[in-house]
Amino acid sequence: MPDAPSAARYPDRVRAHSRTDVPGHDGVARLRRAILGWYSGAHRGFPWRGTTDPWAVLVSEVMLQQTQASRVSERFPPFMARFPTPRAMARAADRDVLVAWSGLGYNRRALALRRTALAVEASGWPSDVAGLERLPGVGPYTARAVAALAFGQPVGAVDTNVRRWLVRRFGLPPGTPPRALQALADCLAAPATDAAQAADWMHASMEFGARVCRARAPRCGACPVTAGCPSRELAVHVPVARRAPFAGSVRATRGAILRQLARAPGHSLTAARLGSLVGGGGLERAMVALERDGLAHRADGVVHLGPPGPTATLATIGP
DNA sequence: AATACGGGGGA
DNA sequence: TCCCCAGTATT
Repeated sequence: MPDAPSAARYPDRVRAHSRTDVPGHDGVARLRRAILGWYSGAHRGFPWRGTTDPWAVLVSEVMLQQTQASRVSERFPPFMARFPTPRAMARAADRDVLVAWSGLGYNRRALALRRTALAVEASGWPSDVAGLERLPGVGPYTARAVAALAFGQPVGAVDTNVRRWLVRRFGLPPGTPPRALQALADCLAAPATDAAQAADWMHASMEFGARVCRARAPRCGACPVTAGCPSRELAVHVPVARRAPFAGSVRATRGAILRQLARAPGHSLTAARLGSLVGGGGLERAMVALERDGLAHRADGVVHLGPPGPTATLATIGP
């Protein structure tokens, strides 16, 4: 059974965790107006803004997973030119997608994106959050981003920016469960009057966290909702997940291998050549991991980008 | 609940 | 150096 609209669950769920009053109907309306007003005059222009094409929205959101918007803005347009539709990507090979993705990091995202392209070609777009979340590489955040930005549904998406400003503005403790944050975000999104405003609010909500309620030095002086904020001028720290050191890691070696393969003629290199280009230890371990993920494979002493054999195509995925 | 998964930007 | 970044899948 799909989730019921969570606005009804919002007050109790959030109030149970909040040090301050959670807004009622009027408070929500004021907050929305203030942030939407700020956004209309202050937002950055990104190449994925203003489209309601679900494919373009999905590609941008997958690229934006754990990747700064400023970086994605350079890579999104050429990538969309290369794969303008789910069909274009479905007809391509995994290897081609990996080449176009090279340098963006988290390369498994590229393979998941192509699997989603195949699913959409075969069955069309899911119409709701639950269906979107079943697509490969689409989790709670991305499903709601597509639902709001492409389909105009008034749902909230809790990314790192939104999470930070919700925690600060409502004085929530660090242990606030994701369910409560989602309920709060949905409540704030719910009053949208039309599809365009649902999309606007999602962009505004994230942009506000990224530009005003920033992680390091929040700009409380420029904040449109500073009145009543329990975190005003406190630069409340909202921790993000810790990550292992990157230098010298298997991840670093994996990345170096894929970068070399993407750049190489024919997107393949002899194992010996690859060893000299990448160097360092842990190459075998990284290769095993890459093969497991279908990001590279070996045959007759040659390393190739992408999975072995004929990859799934439109023709092989069945009726 | 912990890990694995890239790579770059900014202080 | 350290922290952060429009998260997701797997164990």
